[in-house]
Amino acid sequence: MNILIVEDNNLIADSIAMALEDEGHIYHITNTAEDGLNAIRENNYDAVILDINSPDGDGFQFAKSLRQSKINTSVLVVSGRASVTDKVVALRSGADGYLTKPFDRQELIANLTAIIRRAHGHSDSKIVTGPIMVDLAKHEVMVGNKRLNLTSKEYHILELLSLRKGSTLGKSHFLSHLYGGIDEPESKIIDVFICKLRRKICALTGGDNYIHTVWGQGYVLRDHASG
Amino acid sequence: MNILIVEDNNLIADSIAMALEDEGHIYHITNTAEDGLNAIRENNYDAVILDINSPDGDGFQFAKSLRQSKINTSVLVVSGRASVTDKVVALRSGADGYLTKPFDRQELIANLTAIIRRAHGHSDSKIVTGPIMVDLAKHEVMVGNKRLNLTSKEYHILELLSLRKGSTLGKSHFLSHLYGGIDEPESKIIDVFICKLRRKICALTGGDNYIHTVWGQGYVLRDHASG
DNA sequence: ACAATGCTTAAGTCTCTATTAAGGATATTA
DNA sequence: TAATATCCTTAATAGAGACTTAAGCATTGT
Repeated sequence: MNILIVEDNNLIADSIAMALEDEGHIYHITNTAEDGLNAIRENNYDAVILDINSPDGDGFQFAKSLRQSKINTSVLVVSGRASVTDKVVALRSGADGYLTKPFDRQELIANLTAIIRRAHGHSDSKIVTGPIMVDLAKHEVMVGNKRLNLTSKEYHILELLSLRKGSTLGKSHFLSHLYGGIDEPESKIIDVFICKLRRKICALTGGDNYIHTVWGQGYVLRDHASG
Repeated sequence: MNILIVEDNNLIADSIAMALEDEGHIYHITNTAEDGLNAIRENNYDAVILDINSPDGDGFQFAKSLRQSKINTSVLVVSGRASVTDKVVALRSGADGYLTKPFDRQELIANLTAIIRRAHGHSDSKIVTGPIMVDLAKHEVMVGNKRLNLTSKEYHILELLSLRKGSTLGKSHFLSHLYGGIDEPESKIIDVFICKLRRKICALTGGDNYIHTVWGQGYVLRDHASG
């Protein structure tokens, strides 16, 4: 996943960044809400982690601006202020989650995972497609009753496909969510990962393939296998 | 769809063009409003994306000129000026949509799809014709409860038929919307695609054909099947 | 019947995708 | 640190699918 961190305190930003990195996410950091808004318009983020103590004023305005622009990127607000009203104001202005400092890594990751999941219309952290079950919380994939051993990149591609199952995702979509424009490899890399994913999945399904190719467009994950 | 981009800044024009390309649209670019007007008179565009900061004067005049010429091509105005009055002026002079820079891809595509849809009198992104449902947002077609597997060109032809269901569309109409005059193949290609479309649809309807031939004129999509 | 238009099939060309292998980068282990 | 294993990336080639053209037959209109 590709995450934007809006945080004026570099120490906190770095600690958040490390937690994200451990999860295999990629991220950008901006120090101000304004830079953050610009970054969002230029990149393809799955979520924004926003510290509402940011210096250049009203962090609450951030989510509002996003929604007014019809941008649906999820926003997780982190704040030192624990009051109920702050929380309500944040959520009313369009935030998807609210976390009070101090928080620990697991708490952050759990909240982040949850809002990304909800943003895609999944109420459960397990997404089932045919015999394939992707557990977003555990980063684990089961096929039937067997566990699928995937590398980080393989998992993330399957995760993206699962979150938007039924929609065709172009290679550039995978690239932006996997690499976020930094040292982005050639788009052919996606073919290679899809190939490896299919092979591993087919080994457990007995040959049924659930990752369909849409010629010239990209790939889709569907509930039924291709013939 | 065939889109005209009127934009003096080539960098912005290219980024818009790339977004359109990803959606399977074709496009032309002109650097001035004047060239744009000429292009519109010569070609068959589904929509115009117009930057009102164009150099040769008043971009607002553009939409007015179009309307005065009784040309109904949809116009999406993009502008750096966010003021409410600018927006009102643009819409009053005949624009169909207004977008403030900077904007992101999703925003642009969503607005563009919406104005094209509205221009054809459809309020929702699904057009139903008999058992055929074309989902403009997902680029997906269902026949009954099964999804139809179409190639890019096949889909676009069915989309054009759906958008103007009940009207007869000539082969040259399809050609101009599919190819926009660039490397345009012979018009017989349309016969071939219609043939393939019918076969795929009939396979799911049990033989009912909803794409009717109007001899010497073109094709129509109707709610009832031909006998 | 004749001419014009449409339908269908088949074949060639082109573009995109699948697969494999090899080298480089990174992490792990001793 | 060196050795080892794992993963990522690139490149090359084979393969599949889509687009286009052309040809022959069928249909429609005069």
